[in-house]
Order: sequence, then C-alpha cells, then structure tokens
Amino acid sequence: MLDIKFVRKYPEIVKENIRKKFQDHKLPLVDEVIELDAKIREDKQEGDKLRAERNTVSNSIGLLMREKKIDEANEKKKQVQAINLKLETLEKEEEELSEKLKKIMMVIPNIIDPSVPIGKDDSENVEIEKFLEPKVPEYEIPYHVDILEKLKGIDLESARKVAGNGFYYLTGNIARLHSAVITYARDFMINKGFTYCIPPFMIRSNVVTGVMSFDEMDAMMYKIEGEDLYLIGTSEHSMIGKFIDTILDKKDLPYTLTSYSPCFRKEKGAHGIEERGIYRIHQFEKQEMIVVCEPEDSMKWFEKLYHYTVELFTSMQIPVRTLECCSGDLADLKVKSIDVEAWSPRQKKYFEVGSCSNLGDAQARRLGIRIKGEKENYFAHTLNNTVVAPPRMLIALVENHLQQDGSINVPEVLRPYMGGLEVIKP
RNA sequence: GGAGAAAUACCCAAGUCUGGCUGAAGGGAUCGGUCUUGAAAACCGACAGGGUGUAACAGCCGCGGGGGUUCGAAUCCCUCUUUCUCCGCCA
Repeated sequence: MLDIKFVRKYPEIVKENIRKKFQDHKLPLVDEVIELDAKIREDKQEGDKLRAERNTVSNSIGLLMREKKIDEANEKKKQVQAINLKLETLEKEEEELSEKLKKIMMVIPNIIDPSVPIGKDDSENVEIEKFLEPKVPEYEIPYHVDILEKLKGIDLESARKVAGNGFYYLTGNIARLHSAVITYARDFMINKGFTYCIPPFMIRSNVVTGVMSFDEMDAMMYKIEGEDLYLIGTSEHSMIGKFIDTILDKKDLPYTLTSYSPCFRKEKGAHGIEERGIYRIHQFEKQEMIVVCEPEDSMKWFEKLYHYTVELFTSMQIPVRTLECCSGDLADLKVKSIDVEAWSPRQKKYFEVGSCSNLGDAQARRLGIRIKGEKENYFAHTLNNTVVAPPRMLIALVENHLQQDGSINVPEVLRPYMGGLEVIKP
C-alpha cells in the first residue's frame, strides 16, 4: 500500500512501476485514485466547516439554556438540525469515496527496488548465487515418499483416513529428524541474536484482513466454526499482527524475532495439494524470522536474512541457490524478494524451500506500524523470511543425504538433537 | 461457562452519578532552555495520535473499538474487545 500523498505527487513513478510489473490494466487506477482523493479532501473541508458551525451553535444553545432563553435556543436547535441533515449526506459520500479509494490503493503495487530484474513471470526470475556443489550420485534417487516409507518414517495412508489428503504422519527417526531440524534452526537464529517467540496459532479476522487480501484469505485460511478465529497460514501473521496500530520507540529497534508455529493452508487454487508427497500440504511446521526496523536499515537486513537461510542449509550440507523474483512475479506488497532453493538430485533442479521479502513501509502503512520520530512519526519497514519449513526441507535433506543402501546420513549439526544418531537405517 | 467491577494521552490520575467555557485538570517521566566550573535542585517551555487547509493563524477528528440518543456525549443507551475480582470446570 502506497502513501496517497506519494501517488498525488509522483503519478508517473507509480505508473512506470505498474508497467515494470506488467500490470498495464491497472494504469487507469492511478488517475482514478487521484481524482477520488481530491474529491474526498473537498468533502472533508466542507464537512469540517459544517462541523465547526455546529459546534459553535451548539455551544451557544448551552448558554441560552442557562439563561432560560428557551425560544431562542429552540430556534438554534433547528439551525443545527439543518446542518446535521447536510452533514449526513456529505459524510456518507465521504465514507463511500474513502472506501473506494482504499480498495484501489490496496491494488496499486508497491514501488519495487531499482535492483529488481524486470520480467513477466517466474520464468524470468534470476539466479543470484549457488552455494555448495549440486551433486547427482551414480545411484538412482527415488521419490521422497518412497525413501521415507522405506525408512518407516511416513504414513500417508493413515493420514488420509484420519484427516484426508494433504496431511501426514511422520514416525520414528524421521519424525525426530523433523523436530531436530526445527530445534536446530531455532537455536541457529537465537545465536544470530534473534528473539525466540511462540505466537498464537489462531488469529482474529481483523488481523487476517490486515495482513492479506480477501482472495488470499479465501484461498489459504481455515476458519474456526462459530468463532471469530482463523488458523494461521504462517507465524508471520501473528508476529506482524503483534505490531498492529503501535508506535514504536526508536531505542527498541530493530525487532528481530524468530518464531515457531504449525501452519495451516487450504492451498485452494493454483497448484493444489500434491497427491503423493509432502511438498505442498495442508499442515506443516515452520521456523520463521521477521524484522521490524528503521527504513534506512531494511535493505541491509534483507541481505542478512536470506543469507541466514543459506547458511543454515549449507551447514547441513544441502546445496542451495538464491533466486531473485523478477518484477512481474513479485507480489504487490513487496519491494524485493529472494527465494532460497534447495538442490534436488532426483529432479536435477532446485526447488523452493524459503522466501525472503522486504515489504518496505507498505505493510507497516497498512497495519499502522509507526516509529516515534523527533517531529513526526513515520512508518517502519518490515521483512520476513523462512528459516526452515521441515516437511519440505526433509525432501532436500533425504535426497541429498541418501546412501546407496537406502540409509540417510544425519548431518553433523543435527546429531546432538538426534541423541547422537549418525545414520538413519531402513 | 456464571456473577460483578473497570478501560481517559508514555505512566499515574481528576472528570462519568447530575450531558454544555473539559476545544480533558493535576502529578510523574521524557525532551529543550535558564541558572551552575559540572551536576542536582529550582524555574520557564514543549509534550497522545490522525487528517485537511493556510503565507501564517484558525478550524476538524480523537477519552478501548463500533453503533445509537441529543441542538450538543469522556459523561446516557446498545454492542464488541480487553483487564481485574469471585464462583464453576479443566489440562
């Protein structure tokens, strides 16, 4: 969400940005929004005048009543009633226009960083850097579910019976490995100076509508029946929600938080649930990081954040690469975004395991997250990034550490969390 | 789940019964200044937030959120949220 004042002042920049994102159909919205804004301000001024008049006349009624000049007071009451009649239509119009303006403002994309590569869709995303050598062993790497089943580490059949498609039972050492990854990732982030946080796993509708659009909400969020509560799709929802409508003190910045939560997603639309695997599912667990910081620091944090993810994966000897989202693939709220992708020796390509985003002040503006300034308060910058989402990362882990005999080498950093176990054998 | 009490600005807090110079007193904290070799104290000033407009002033919104009554609402009514006390239930 942009600042309306910015749109008013630099409509050409906003339009150019829309073109860069290949959303030309949104171009007319810019002029529409400027026109709406002018009309709203006009209404506001007229309303202010009427309200001022009402205030003075009402006050004088108070004085007249005290002096028992009832007739004069009644005369003035009629005056105010007339003003109120005018105000009613005016206020209604203003409200309708503001609603319309807000709706459009939500759709106008955030100004992307100059460094973002221009491209239409995800096919034009740009590889930034590779870490560790992507190896393909001599022997065949089976599908991850087959690997896990052989290790008696997964039971999808029972899960389907109990909860349906898109759920899983992890069992034995694989379940333990899953927890080990989460715990290791938690400690990893704590060692980077982040504050560990366990947030609510359900949030109210007003928080949901604050952090996502209606369409996203419909496609992702599970609602609790009979309650004003939704299961979170990521802990970012409750973590950013924590800051809604707050004015932060400079000395408390930056907020660097790492949170654990299960995540629940309907995954309605686009790709849907993968039948056999645990790549895309309704419920998974995730360690997340978020940063709320001064505007001038957000790019510095952005670089740091995705490098943490890279470091975490390489510490487990999983080859990764960073892939920058091009302008057309970048979500409207984001200034810049980089995915971390892990190597799949089976598919002989990289696949997404994390996503790091700098939202600039767009999310903060939408949610009212401000910093107390010397003279004026201003909006903070917000960032979020996946530390690790174990079910998906387990795919990378087992594929990259699978031995010819079907066993899995446990990366050294995880062994302390596995009771010293070095190899998971069938 | 039941009964009761409460929510005022960074914190404390008056005002609510009885609607009207409250367009929110007072205190503390914080920031700026005077004084001082420096500090403390004292004194002076600034001080919730939002938005519009202006050369500047003024004016508008704002007392947990939303709605209502009224010429006029911090104050009366409805509703939601949160906190506290008591009872019940329960990991």
